[in-house]
Parts: sequence; C-alpha cells; structure tokens
Amino acid sequence: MRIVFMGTPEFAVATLRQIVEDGWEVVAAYTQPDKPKNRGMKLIPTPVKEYAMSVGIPVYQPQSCRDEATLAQIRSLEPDVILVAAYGKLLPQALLDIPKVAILNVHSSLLPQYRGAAPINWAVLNGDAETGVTIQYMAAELDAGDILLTERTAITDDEDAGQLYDRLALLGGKAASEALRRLQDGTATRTPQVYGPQYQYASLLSREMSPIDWNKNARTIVNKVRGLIPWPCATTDVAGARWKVYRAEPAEATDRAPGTILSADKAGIVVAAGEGTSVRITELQADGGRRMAAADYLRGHPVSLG
RNA sequence: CGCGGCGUGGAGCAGUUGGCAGCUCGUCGGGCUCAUAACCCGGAGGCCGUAGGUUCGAGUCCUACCGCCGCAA
Repeated sequence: MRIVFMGTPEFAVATLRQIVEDGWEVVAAYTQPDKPKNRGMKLIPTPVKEYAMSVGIPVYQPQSCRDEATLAQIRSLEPDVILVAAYGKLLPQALLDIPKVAILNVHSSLLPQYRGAAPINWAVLNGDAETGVTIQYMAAELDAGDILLTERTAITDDEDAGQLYDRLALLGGKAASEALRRLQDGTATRTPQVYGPQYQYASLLSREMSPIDWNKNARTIVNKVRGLIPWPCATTDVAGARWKVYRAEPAEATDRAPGTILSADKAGIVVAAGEGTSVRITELQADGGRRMAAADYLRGHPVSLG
C-alpha cells in the first residue's frame, strides 16, 4: 500500500518511525511549514521533517491543505492510505476523499472521550486512571470519525503528562501499524462513535491555567502539576518569586490555612491546601534558573515558613 | 538582528561605589549521643564560562564568543 503520512511534533514521529521500521511504503510526509521559534526566532524544522529527511522520505510543507494545488499534489501521489498523527491543521473533505482505501488518524485518547487538541493533558488533569489511543477513520468533524481500533493503558498516580505523551506516542505507532495491517488483510472493522454529554472536550491548554489555587485539595493540585507538563506548567508565586512546579505529591493532613508553607527541607516544600490536605513540592524551577529538586533550590533560596 | 534573565568549590546561591573569594548543603577527619537526616570542632576542594581590552590592581567595568533559562511561538 502506498501511504502518505501527515504529522508534525514528536508524537507524530513515533508513528512515522514505527510504520517505516515495520516496512510500510511511505511515499511522502506532510508537515507544518518551518516557523520562527525559540530564542532568536530561528526557523526550526518540525520533528517529522527532520526524521523524514533522515530516512529519505520526500517532505512537503504546504501553507494550506485547502488550495487546489496542494490537493492535486497529494492526488498525484496516489495514496492508498493517508495516515494523520497530530498534523496540526483541520483537513478539508476534499482531502479526506483522496485515498483509495482510507484516511486514518492516531488520536491519543479513548474516543469519544477527549476529542480535541490536548487529550493527554486532560486525562491527567482529571486524574483518570486509564487512557489510550484510538485509530479513527477521519471525518470532517474533528475527532468524530468511526473507530478502527483502540489500545488502552493505565495512568499511574505519579506519572506526568510528558511521560504519558511519550508512552502514548509509542502505543500510537504500534496501533497505527496494526491498523494498516488490518486494512491490508481486509479485517479492519469500523465502529461509529456514540457521542454524548458525558464526554469532555479536550481544549487547548493555555497559560491562564497555570496558577495553582491552594484552596483546592491536594489531589486536584497534584493532578494540575502532572497534567500541565511540559507546558504551560503549574505555577505559584512565593515571596516575590514565581515557581514553575514540575513535581509534587500529596502530603500529610493539616488544619493550617491553604497556601501556608508548613515546612521546607530536604524532603521538599510542603504547602497547605484545601480540605485539610497539603502538597509536597519536590521539583521546581524559578525565574531564570533551571529545573531542580526542591532541596537544591532551598540551599540558595531560604524559604520562610508561614 | 524579536524581548529579557543567568554562568562563582560537588549542589544551590551571595559578592556592596573595582582592593585578600563568602554563605547554606554535601564531602573528609574528630567529638557528643542508646541513637539520628540532630548538635559541636576541624579540614579538603575555586584558572569566578572562554578570549581579548581598560587599570597599579578586575568575580566586579568594556568588547566578542560559547553555554543555560524564561517570554514569545
């Protein structure tokens, strides 16, 4: 089968790498145009572009997938399957109609739960015990396509969204490869999503979500810390400094007012939270500094209790 | 040329208008203790990111470069 791949970040690279290594014929890779990023606003190639070029797959970076020139170009590749993983743009119906066999998408949640841009983060933010990946036949409506297969995986209490991202990326790659195999074998099934109000939409994260509300209970706060990794990260302002909190865990019960610093030592910085709970911050990053253990931070930055 | 912060013993930081390089932790040795991540005494460990410049004298001022971080994306 001739496969056209579409994807952009590291998550997509995992899928592309998996199908390449499994021997599927990838005739082209579509990815977002290079954009000015990072300090100095240098033009940075996308992870998919870098990987595709390293294995000799032709790379295309159209500004839009809606113009006729781009559509014609994809048609000329005569794909049996288009495989999409975190491409970053909505695809028009005209594009969905191109492949002879199917257009599939790797989505990092158990659809129909968490349709949208940030499914991995929301699963952790909500403290879910389980998530997974879904291979769907793409539909015009975002993440509403029929399901080809799902793979489930447990989320542990102390796993952050960044770690889960890496795991789901690998799982997604394997699932995608399996889906291609089923398409080729003729054993692929097709199950419509049954959507309802019980399902949450996983909207894009924003910096406004960062500040920690210490009136919330410890579990909720810890989930926020885990869920907002690696961006935008949970933050809190302490004694004139702003901390990005990278790792935290629920600590002992307390009757002190939420936001009160109960202790600051080698074990971490314990802050009172809501409902009589408290949170131990064990890893953080202050302005201008690098990410470090709370114990390291305290050596050069005395933190007063209260 | 997008904006800004920072590079100082193993770790995290301070270093005032240029004038002997400090603090907390760790580490090593000794002491106290039933005991300890506690406490006391003592020691080792720094080309102050790199290369130039100004100066009697530079961690500190000037220039370039390297590296790290945040914003912005």
